[in-house]
Amino acid sequence: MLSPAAIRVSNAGNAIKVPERQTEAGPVPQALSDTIETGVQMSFARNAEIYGENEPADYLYKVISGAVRTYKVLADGRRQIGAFYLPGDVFGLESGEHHVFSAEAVIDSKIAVIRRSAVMGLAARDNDVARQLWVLTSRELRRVQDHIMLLIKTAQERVVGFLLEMSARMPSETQIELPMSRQDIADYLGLTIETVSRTLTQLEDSAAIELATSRRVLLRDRIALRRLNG
Amino acid sequence: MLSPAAIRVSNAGNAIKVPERQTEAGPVPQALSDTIETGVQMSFARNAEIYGENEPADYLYKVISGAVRTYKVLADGRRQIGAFYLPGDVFGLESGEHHVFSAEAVIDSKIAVIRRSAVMGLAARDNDVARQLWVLTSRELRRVQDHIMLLIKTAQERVVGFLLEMSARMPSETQIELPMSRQDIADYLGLTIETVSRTLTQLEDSAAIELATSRRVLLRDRIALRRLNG
DNA sequence: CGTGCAGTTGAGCAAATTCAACGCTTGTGG
DNA sequence: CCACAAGCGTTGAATTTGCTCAACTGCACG
Repeated sequence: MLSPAAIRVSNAGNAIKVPERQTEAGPVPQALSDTIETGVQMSFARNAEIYGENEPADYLYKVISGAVRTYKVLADGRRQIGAFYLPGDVFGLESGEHHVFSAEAVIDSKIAVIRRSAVMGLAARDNDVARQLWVLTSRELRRVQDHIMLLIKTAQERVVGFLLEMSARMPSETQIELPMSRQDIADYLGLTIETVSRTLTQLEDSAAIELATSRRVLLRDRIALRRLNG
Repeated sequence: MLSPAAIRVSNAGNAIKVPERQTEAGPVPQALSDTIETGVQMSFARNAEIYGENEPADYLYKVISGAVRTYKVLADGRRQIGAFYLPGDVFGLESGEHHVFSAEAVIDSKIAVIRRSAVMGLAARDNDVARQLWVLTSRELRRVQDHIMLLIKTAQERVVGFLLEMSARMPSETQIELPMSRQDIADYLGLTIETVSRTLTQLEDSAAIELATSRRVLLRDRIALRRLNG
């Protein structure tokens, strides 16, 4: 049973209207990720919807700055966050023609956007692009599998796992700057905000972490954290 | 906290040694899945290991008959089953060079095997194969995402979700022949065998299903099941 | 200086786990 | 052919974990 987190703003009406832009021949960039970056950039305000579940998956996205969450809401309001994407991450890759998850900006964000058809067209001609498309999808698969391994653990292990995961994705060795709320974390971990909060203070009491502010976490004892990670 | 299900046989020593076989030119089959089927077939006894975690991912597999589970065991013995593969399903596709999960035969099974390098070589020359490789990976991604949505639900919803999922993959409309044990189901759903068992009898008591035998389930009231699915 | 949102903390409760016992089926050796 | 052990599944009772409901704090913003 999860948190009925349906009551939250979603500055919709920010529909995507990216000007058509032909991807020219020229020298093929080695990284598809870089190709996306050459696309149009858009700004999204905190909590603005980037795309919705079941919408046609016409674009690929790359976070330039800010943070993005993808999520799905069940009939009764329970929300599951599928992933957080940080600067440099590519998202929006999905199997079929339509998105399975919705995507929102966690905080004000700049996102590079590229037409899927452009990439696909490129992939059809260029084998290397096709391979990278596949590699990106595989990486996503791997990430989701890791997420599953998180979800079967105890509350403490989930929170610790989340902190270690975020830490690995952040520049600083010991400091984590969380762009997301406790509700976001809870919905990512399949817990309630209360349990997340309690677990964090408990970790602080045991000197494993320090909560500089509620959004800034200092990892004080990585050894202990790794031990608590299950 | 999950079941310490580490104590289970694993008829190893069934190392894969597939004879090299050049994939000839000829007309390109439209389905990669069919291509795999043209490969060498191997038999695996119940509980035999097909590949292990961290082994090089040199092959692609397709279930001809039987059933396969992929899984990962945590340090303390908790096991999470990532997926069940039934006849017709392709598995073994992974991002990197090494498997992230282990794979075992749930029951005696026949598996078609093909060298990954052969497929990749084919993909390098043939765009269509590359695309299908990507489609298969995307489909797997989708499946894992659905699995996550299962794992955040209540015990009853998970069990019902599992039954509906299996039902959709089986020939019969109303009857499910389960190849796997309660332990397997529990480890797939992130529950204990006791909870799975109790939930099934509870579903039977409410006339939603009927347990012909412990491995044969009859779906008596799909409407009720869909309602209980969350 | 209030109002509102995010986060924390506490008390009681519900769901699922743990521990334990038992029944049924299957296979095996005497 | 029977007896018995082993594996699988079910059921019961006690316990634990995380959730629900509720109150309260701190902080940002008007």
